[in-house]
Amino acid sequence: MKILIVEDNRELAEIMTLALTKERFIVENAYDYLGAVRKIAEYEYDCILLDVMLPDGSGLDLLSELKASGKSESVIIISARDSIDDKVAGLELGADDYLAKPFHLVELLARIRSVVRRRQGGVLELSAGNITIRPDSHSVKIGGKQVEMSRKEYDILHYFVSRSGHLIKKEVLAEAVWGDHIDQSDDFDFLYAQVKNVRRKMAEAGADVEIKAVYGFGYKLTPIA
Amino acid sequence: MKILIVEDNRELAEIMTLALTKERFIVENAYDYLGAVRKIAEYEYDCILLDVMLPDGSGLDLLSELKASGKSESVIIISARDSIDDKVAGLELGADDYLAKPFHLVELLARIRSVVRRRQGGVLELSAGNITIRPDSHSVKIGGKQVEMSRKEYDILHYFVSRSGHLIKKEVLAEAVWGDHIDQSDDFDFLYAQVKNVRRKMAEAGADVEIKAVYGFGYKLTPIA
DNA sequence: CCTCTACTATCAGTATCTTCATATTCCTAA
DNA sequence: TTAGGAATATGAAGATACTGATAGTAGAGG
Repeated sequence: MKILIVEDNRELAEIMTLALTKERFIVENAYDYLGAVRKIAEYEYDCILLDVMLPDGSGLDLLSELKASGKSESVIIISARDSIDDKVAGLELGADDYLAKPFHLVELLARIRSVVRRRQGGVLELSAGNITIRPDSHSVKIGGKQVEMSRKEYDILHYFVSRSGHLIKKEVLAEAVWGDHIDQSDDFDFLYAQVKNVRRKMAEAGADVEIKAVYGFGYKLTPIA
Repeated sequence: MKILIVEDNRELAEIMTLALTKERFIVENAYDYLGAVRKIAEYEYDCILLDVMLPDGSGLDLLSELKASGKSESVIIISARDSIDDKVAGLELGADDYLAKPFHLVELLARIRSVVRRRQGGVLELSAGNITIRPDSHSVKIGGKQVEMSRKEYDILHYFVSRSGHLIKKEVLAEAVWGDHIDQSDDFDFLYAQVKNVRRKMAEAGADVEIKAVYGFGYKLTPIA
């Protein structure tokens, strides 16, 4: 779950980052309008926390730009004052929720979870190439045919498909699938073994995408050459 | 019921540990400031017995750190001298009770029981995701709908929800739910069977959190991907 | 005391996961 | 271009976890 925090107050941004990281979200930061635009163009996020007042522009402008460009990211507007205007404007522009400063971290977490859940609920299935995943039933279809996957295999494939085409670091994948209890031993045998199984099943079922290794970083799901 | 004893006097710590263990509490020990910080960061306790004088720092500092970080553990301050200063400082920092050395074990037990009772009484309901538990009526709601749970199922779910997101070792869960019944046979079939039932009921009721297995350790309650 | 019922424990069979040893691939420096 | 080391891949084996069926147990009610 990847989240972009657009907030110029560094201290607050750091606190939020810490809290969200602890909850196992993947967090990135932007500190101004321009930085946010760059980040959004380059990566894909599940949720964007957007401060209204930025040093070089308004978060609301960024929001309307975002929505105009057809991006599907969920957005939670954060405003310094409990301004009805900001709230109304934000929600009209397509924001998913609104939060007034100061707020409790617990409240923030709850909003994010709610937004993300709503968003996922809307999506019946994920796909990449001829692979289709239904998160609700934990089922996988490749080329129209049902493929049985173990728990870990499913988690891994789900992660890849939901980030199809993006570079995925080993550490991040491990964290997402196994959780934060993995120690810092640089031994990823457990990951290799599972990735191998996923690849085998994908190949057997005739998938038209593959998990490519990126030496020194991790993996990437790409169409077969 | 898990208790952390922070006490550098090994002999005293051992006596307390014995007494509390006999009373069926789960007891862990830390012998200095640093060790306590580590323990507290890693695990969650229902009650912490905190000596003021530690070889590498003051228990009062540890207390304020604890409270500042929003931890919910109950704390009973233990001081070598019957110092009014320590008592006042401790209680002001948010300690739940104060006990001067030397003390009777009976007294210690009474204080712990009182603190724990107060603590449980204060919380009307626990929740994680769309699961809500009322400890007073032993009732469980998932997504707003009442779900019937047997005693063991309830105990397990309660334990998970009260420690949502934390890694829960099989041994600890077993100890918490079954008490002294578990022998040292490394057979956890009885636990698996119950966890299976809880999972089934959670899935049937449409919970948005799940009990994930952590190979070689135990479980973890996490939001569904 | 008996019966019924819901709960709990146990067992055996199966699936899954990690680990280890070993192989292969990839990158870099010379 | 090639040697050598690092990173990744593989197969097999043992450990761990899950499942469904079955049997035992306690409690309620007659």
